[in-house]
Amino acid sequence: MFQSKLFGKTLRDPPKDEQSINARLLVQAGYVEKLMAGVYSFLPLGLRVLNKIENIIREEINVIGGQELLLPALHPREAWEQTGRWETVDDLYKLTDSSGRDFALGATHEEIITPLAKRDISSYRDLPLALYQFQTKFRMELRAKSGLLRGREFMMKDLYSFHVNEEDFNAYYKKVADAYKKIFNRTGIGERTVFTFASGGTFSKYSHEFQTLTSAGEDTIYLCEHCGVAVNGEIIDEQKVCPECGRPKDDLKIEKAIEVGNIFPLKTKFSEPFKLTYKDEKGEDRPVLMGCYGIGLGRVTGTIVEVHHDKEGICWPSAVAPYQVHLVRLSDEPEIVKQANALYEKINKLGLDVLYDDRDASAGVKLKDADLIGLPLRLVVSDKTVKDGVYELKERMSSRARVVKDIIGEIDKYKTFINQPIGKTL
RNA sequence: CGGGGUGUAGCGAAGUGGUAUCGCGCACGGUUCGGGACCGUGAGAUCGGGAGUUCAAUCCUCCCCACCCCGACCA
Repeated sequence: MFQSKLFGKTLRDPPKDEQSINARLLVQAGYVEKLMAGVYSFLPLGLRVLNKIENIIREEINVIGGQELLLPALHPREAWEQTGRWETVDDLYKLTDSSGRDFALGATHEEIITPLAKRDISSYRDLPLALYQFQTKFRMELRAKSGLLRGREFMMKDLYSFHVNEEDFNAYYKKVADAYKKIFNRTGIGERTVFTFASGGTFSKYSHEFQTLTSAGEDTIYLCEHCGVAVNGEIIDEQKVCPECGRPKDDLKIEKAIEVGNIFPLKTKFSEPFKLTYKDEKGEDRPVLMGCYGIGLGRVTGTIVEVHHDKEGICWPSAVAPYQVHLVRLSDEPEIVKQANALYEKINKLGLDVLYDDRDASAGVKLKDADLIGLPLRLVVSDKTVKDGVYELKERMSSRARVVKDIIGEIDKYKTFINQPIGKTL
């Protein structure tokens, strides 16, 4: 991609109406643009990040047998009345059309997926089943905040699973938890993301969250450094000890964290109102057990920025960076342009995504922008490098640039480094 | 929804009871070219919205809206 053509120019200053690190950097670097509080447009760079995250999630959920589909965002009132949630869920956006009919914008999709599942579930032979989608969710947040971390409209992966009994459900629940670990490892926040016990609502003792440790987080969790699991502050009064090892609350470390994913046993909470049942081997009707599992893509994007940045800008982990390589040309001399163009073609041929800064701007501007945008690998082509017959290479995370002769060899090495396995424990 | 703060050009800011200034960015010309270069010329604003006070309001008063932060809320 030629940077001179890229929609989403960098800004000299961060916007004054954003305080959070993630929004300041993502807006300044041209990844997103705020339409209103809690609602952001994703510009080309931002969408590429979102798509990378989406694909990682898709790959890992496919590995555990999830089947992707797409449900509507516009829901009939009747679906939500069926579960009584039309009245009780107060962050539901409700609207009425000109004929007086009521609708809700989907805040979550149990009310849609459960009746849909009835279409094909009638026997124990049809189970287990796992369906998921990537969909925009709408929630009437009274106070949207923290940039991409708490929005009113956001892209979410939501997975729903259907089972004949507890054992089967529990086994799958565990599988999803493992898939989530891989997802967060691959997106670069794994080492700071902890499995957290949270409120299970009316039916289950617990639900579980994946909480990423950072001061930008709005949740308070109690981390057991011995087991590496945590307890959400919302249940610490009932759950006074580490659920894994029994260490008392006072031995747990209080941390701020962002909930990047959650997994939730639904038992028969939705299958009952929608009469989602199956016939067992004896021909008797039994309720289907369900689970739901969510990951907010925008929130993950914001979390990655909160975790991976420095004073100069974003430092994307390779797997989610919008482009792998930032090729920066520091001169408009014909010979330099020729060399830089040739290198751009070569890297593209190697199958790496390159953002090529071909703009007519000063070196300072280009280097500052490269740091701000935060691609993992920066290559500089200048009078200096061409004269010496070398290339300059710098990893965003490292403080020093290196000079190399065999640039293609270096990039090839880098390429194998960023190829991450799917569905394997990392 | 309670409390606090902020709204002036695309972005960041200054300012005044007499219709507005600066930097960046943008356009044109020239000089530059490894960490946000420089000179010249030029375009760009119904000063968040409404009402009121006044000869006159961007400025004073009231109401509203938006955004940020703290809190409450978060199926």
